This record gives sequence, C-alpha cells and structure tokens, in this order.
Amino acid sequence: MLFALVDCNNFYASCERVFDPSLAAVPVVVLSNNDGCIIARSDEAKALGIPMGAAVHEYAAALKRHKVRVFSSNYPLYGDMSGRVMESLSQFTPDVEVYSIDEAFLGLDGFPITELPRRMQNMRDSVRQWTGIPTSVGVAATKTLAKLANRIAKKYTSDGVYMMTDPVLMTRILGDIAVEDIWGISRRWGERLRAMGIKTALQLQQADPQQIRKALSVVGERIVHELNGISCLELEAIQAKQNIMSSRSFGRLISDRDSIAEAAASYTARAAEKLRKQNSLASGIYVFIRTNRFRTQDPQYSNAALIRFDEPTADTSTLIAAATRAIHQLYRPGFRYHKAGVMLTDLVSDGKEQKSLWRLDAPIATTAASKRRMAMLDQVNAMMGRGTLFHASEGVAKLNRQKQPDTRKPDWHMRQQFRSPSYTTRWADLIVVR
DNA sequence: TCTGGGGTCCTAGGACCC
DNA sequence: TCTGGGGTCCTAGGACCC
Repeated sequence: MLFALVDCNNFYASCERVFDPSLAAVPVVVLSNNDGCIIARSDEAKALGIPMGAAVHEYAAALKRHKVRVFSSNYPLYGDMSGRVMESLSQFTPDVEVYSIDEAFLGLDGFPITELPRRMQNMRDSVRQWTGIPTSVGVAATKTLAKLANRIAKKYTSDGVYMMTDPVLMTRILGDIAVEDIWGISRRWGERLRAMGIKTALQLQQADPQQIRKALSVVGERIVHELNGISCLELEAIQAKQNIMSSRSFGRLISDRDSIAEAAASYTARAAEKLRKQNSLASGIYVFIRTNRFRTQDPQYSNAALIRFDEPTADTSTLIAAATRAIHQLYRPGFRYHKAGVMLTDLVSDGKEQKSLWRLDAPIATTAASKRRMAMLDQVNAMMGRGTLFHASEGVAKLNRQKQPDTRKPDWHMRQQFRSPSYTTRWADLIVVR
C-alpha cells in the first residue's frame, strides 16, 4: 500500500492569484481575521523573509518597501477553491481523505507502481489546469513518510512530485531531517527527543518503539513505526465534526457585559448554522472569555463555562440563551476583554450514539475548575482590590505532574479547601504575583 | 497600536462500582 | 488510622495538526 499526500502550494495566496493574474510572480500575503497577522505567503513573500504568523505591524514597513500585495482573508473563496481541488483529485481515485482545507491523502491501491510517477504528474497538471492551484505530491509507504516526501517534492523537485520508495535514498533523506519536522512532532516533543539524543528523523526511525512510547505515549510510538514503513494511520472517511467552534478577538478591548454577550450570541448563531449543516445536535455549549494576554500590564482574567442541555439541540435561540447565561456568569467587571468564543460540544449526529451520559443535575454547571477559579478570584478581589495579575494552580494532578514551579516571587499565597460537585475535599493553591 | 481561528487524540486522575 | 483488587466512565489538560 502506498499513500500520496497532495498539498496545495501557498494555498490562500494561490487562491487570490487565480482571480487576479497581475499577482503572478509578485509577493503576496494573506492576513488573519482582524488583519492582525500573516497567515499565508507566496514564494516571493517567503523569499523576503516574512515569517508565517508574523504580526502585520512588525512588518508593515517591509511589506510597503517590497510592494507586497496584501489581502484580508476570504474564507468562503478558499473553501470553494478547496472543494474544487478535492473534486479534481477524486477524478483520479475514490480513496481521498480530505485532511485540511489545502491537503488530502490519497490511497494508491490499484495504481501500478511503474506508472505511478507519470500518473501523479498527470494528476498534478490536471488540478492545476482545472482549478489554477499549484500542488505538490509526496508518495510513500505510510502517511507520515508521505508527508516528508511532500516536503521534498516542494523544496527540491522541479515537477512537484516525489516518490520516497528507495530505501537507501530514504536513509539519507531521513538523516537530514530534524525531528521537529516530522508530522506529529512539535517543539515540546522535539525537546524531549533531543534530550534523549534523538535529533534526526533517521535516529527516531531507529529508536526503540517502547522507549519512545514511554516518553511520548502511543502517539509517538506510532510515528516510529510509520517512519519504518509500517502503516499505523489509515485513510479516514470524512465524518461529521465532533465539536464546532466559533471565536473571535474583538479587535478592540471591551469592558461592558452586554457587548460581550452580543458578540457571543453572534458566534453562537454562526456555530449553530454549521451544526445544522452537518445535521447534528449539540449536547453542550462551552463558552469562554479572556482579556488580552499580550497586555501584561493589564489585569488578566480568563474563564470558561460548560452548559449541558437536557436534550441535545440545534435550536439557535436555545443555544444563544445558554451562551448569554454563561457570559453573565463568567463576566467580571473591571477587566478589559479581548476575545470570546463558543464551542458546541459532544455533538450527536444521525444514527450515532451519544458518547456520554451526563449525570449533572444542575441546569447550568460551570466546569469544576472554572468554579474554583471563580471563587478564588472573587475572594482575592475582595481582599486585595483589582489590578492584580494572578496565577492559579489547582488540584493534585498538576502537582504530580511536576509542572515547572513558578519562579516569580509571590506576594501572596493562599491555599484553599473547596468541595467538588461530588463533595470530595480537594485543595487549590493561588499564588498572586504583582 | 498590534500579535488567528479552527480542530483532533491521548492520558492521568477522580468518582464510582463490585 | 489504615486497609485489596478489579473494573468503567468522565473530565481536564496537554500535546499535536492546519
């Protein structure tokens, strides 16, 4: 069995180019929702050294100097283009897993191996011709290796297709790839592996799977097997989402409760629409609000509530009513809020059993952790007034995991007993740092 | 001034049961 | 005050992905 990973090159920037030929061969970037940061770059923009996720304000001068064409994001357009690309791919094989808006895995069962390079080349050219979107194709024995092959295709080939099938060549390639560049290994795990002396993909491939499992759980072990050509990740069918999220930063700081509730209501309406589109019902809604964590000079507050419904629902007004109640419960005066969001959770889709049965009787229940934070915050506010940066650690779990101790010198420390919903006594530490 | 918006999976620990 | 062995279900949180 072989897998292909097809990845659209610089997808959002390429989409903009499809509709404006004057953008060809000039640097193009696409911005995030509030035009806050850069989320897509054409090759020319990458060559200028503009990093992914860069804050626009930091690069405003450079963008201007190099005459970079800058676009606000247009998600309906990108979604539509993505659909066309996926549709094109399905002309070549029915085994298509849409992995993200700009990527798909293909199962290549039934393709004669000798013909594969030509077929993949043909597919890539056709997608380009039918949609205007350039892609890269990586082929290998497992999804993880196909991901790496795709990198090679993008970086080093002229035709955008790379088959990683030669074992000798593969050894050389893996030796040149840093562990963090493997699909599924990011910074934290990369650090852990490096501490174990594993720095390259080749070293991880040759590592003891059991040892890796100890360090990185079964997820890490799977990666080791995948690097060895033993497929642990199958092609997955498209399925209904398990959660639907809608959140935004406000674009300015908001202090009054009703404006936040209004924002939450509109997020909820958007999420409810998506919910109905996939024919699901929500069993709960998770609502969060937060201050701007980048403004360290401001007092910080973030909290979340989870509301369960007696009956799963897709009714917009029910959902909005719940979100509004949650905001009222979470809101604390004296803070300048930056972001809020809702997540419809534990969705019930047609024919599918609901995953869990809720035992909580209360019509509204914030999460236990949320209740504790709330109680502590209120207490601290009462004792000290506002304008305090706080840091809370709770429960036994975190202690046992030996989280890095906070080295900032606490001004004030409180240990609080509380009762969880089941009336088991637990404790929480609250460290107040000015 | 400004620093996104979505998702998934896995595990530890606690509640609860026999 | 200390004390078992087996199990399941649930939640929160920590990782990861694009």
